[in-house]
Amino acid sequence: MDKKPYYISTAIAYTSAKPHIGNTYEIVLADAIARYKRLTGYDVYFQTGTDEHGQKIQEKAEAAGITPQQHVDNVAAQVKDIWDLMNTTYDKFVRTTDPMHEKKVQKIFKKLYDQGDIYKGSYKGKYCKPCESFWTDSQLKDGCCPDCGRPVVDAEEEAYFFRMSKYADRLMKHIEEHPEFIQPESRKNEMVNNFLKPGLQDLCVSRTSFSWGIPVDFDPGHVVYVWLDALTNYITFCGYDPDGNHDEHYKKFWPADVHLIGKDIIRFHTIYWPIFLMALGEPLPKQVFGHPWLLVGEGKMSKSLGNVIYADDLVRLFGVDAVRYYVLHEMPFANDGVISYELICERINSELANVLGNLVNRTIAMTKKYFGGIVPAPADAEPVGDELKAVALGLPAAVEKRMADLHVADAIDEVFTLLRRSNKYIDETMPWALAKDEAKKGRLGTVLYNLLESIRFAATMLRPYLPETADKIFAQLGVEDKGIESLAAFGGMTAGASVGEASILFERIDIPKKLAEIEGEKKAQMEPEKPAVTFLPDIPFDDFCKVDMTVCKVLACENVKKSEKLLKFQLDDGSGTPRQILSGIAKYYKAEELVGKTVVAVTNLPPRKMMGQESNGMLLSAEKDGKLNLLMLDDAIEAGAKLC
RNA sequence: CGCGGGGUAGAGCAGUUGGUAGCUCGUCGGGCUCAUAACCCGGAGGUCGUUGGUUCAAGUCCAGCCCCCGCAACCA
Repeated sequence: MDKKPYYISTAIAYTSAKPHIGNTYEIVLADAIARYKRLTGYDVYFQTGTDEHGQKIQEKAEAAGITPQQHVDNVAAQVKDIWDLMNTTYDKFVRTTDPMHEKKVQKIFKKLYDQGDIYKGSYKGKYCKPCESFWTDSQLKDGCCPDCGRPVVDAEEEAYFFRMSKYADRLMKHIEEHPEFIQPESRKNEMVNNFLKPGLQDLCVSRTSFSWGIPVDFDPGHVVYVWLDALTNYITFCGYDPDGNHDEHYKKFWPADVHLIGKDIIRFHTIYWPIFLMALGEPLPKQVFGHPWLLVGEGKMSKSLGNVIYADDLVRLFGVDAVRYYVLHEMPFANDGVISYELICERINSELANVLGNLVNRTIAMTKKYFGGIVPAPADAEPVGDELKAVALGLPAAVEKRMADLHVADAIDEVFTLLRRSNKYIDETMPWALAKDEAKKGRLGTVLYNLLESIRFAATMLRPYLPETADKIFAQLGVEDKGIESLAAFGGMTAGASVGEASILFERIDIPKKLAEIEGEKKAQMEPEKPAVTFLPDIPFDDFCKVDMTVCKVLACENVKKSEKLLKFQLDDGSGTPRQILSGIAKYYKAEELVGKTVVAVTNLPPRKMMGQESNGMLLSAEKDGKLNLLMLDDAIEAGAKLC
């Protein structure tokens, strides 16, 4: 009988830098699901890979003095190493620089153009000549180029656009009729209310400002927008053919069952991607799951804050399965999870070492001690054993129920319920007491048999999450993993067979000691890595003189209604008329504490509206590593004084 | 009043159609000794954000308010 197909994908990783544990979480989650589906009889296709085009990558490569191809080759190799290190069983690792993919994307682009979904238009915006970049009004920093700070000019450029609006109603209908399409559900509302209901804008799907992308083959100078390039990976590598001669593989696996992605890219996967597919006449993926993020302490991981945690470091410190366990079990389904070295240690001790490891260890030890390592035959049963058996026999269904809606953490909990029940069973039956009475040998054998068998159940169901540990447990039990079918009845262990050697599955961690070690390592690593301070290109002195910086006294300052970032200042700039400036520093300062301070404003910028209010200039602040300080001068300096 | 999600024990969460408020970790006490100072049992700890309403009965339903998060907007 043909097995049912199941196609799961992760987002392809953007090759700008080495992935951290947050990125790694996604592949591990996908792997657990993929392994589980295989365990339960599906023919799984699990695709992952790297997204390798785009301006950022071109810039990174230039900064490093290598070609973009060299850069992405390096990073893709790093990504793959980490995926492999995490023991993930992807079927295909794709790269968007693959010539096959590039060719198909070009054809897709042409096809969409030919059928009128993509049209050539012009892109109006602000252009920065030295940077050769287009910016929208909202991207500008005080009316100037956000990259170099130089003035921009109005300009118009040819670009290709995709008619999103044409498909908006169909997409809306699809989302309404398929409530499971966007998960978790709260994300669905965000997409519908923020994008679909207000009306979709046509999407610009080509770029001319950089070259590291897939060229539009019928219009040199244009490259395909990275998202059109990246999203189509799900079909191009699966065997989709723009000309219609799809591979058997594609016919079998598309549409995908789940696209597993981070919550930050839900919009692309639940709006643009389905619409591209509609335009191509292909079915939509069955589900897009936007998983939450792993946070370090309160905030996101970021290099500048120095709080990045990498998977390879964790694996070195704790082992693969401990890391897999942590990310799979500690992540809530819809909310962001927290990771720290201390939390990992605590979990390892209280669950992996105490509940799981110790149970296996004590059971094997008793089998050795009381039966010379031979699996005893079950004999005298008692009701207490029936309860244990019931939990074991119910395990596959319990796990399935959780996995059906991707509640992986809860699925793992089900396995641990059996492990806890087993530990309790030992206390209830007191094998060491039975061992003292030769007449109770039969009863003792039953107890140990039930324990060994329960552990076999647990290990079988644990394999998708902790594959290496499952192997170790089976080795200690001295049997082969016969898969989920072998859990239909309680009694799979063969009496008379020998168990393997007992060994510690997870070493208990001396937490303060371990944390001290980690702290020491971190310090050693931090020293040589000085945070890079970058400088803009030199400018002529005349340009500097054009900036009019005036000393001002803060007359009044208040929060702008409904804005979390803006403060509204009334300033004495020496002219006699108060000057109003808005500044996005509300997060860092309270309005009242700034009144009376002496500050510096750039006073010759064009007026600019923010949240409906006019701002006439810009207050100078200094920023580093997420910390911001408003420039405040000696109060002896008079309002109206110029900086020179 | 832009849209949505949420506020339940020290922490993290579950609570189905309204009917005795639960789980994991931590903490305290007890038990046991096969085991990795582990395992098992028990206790303490909650006016379920707040105010009002419906009801014999509200964590659960309704209304107002406060706070947190996400999206959007906006931001040196």
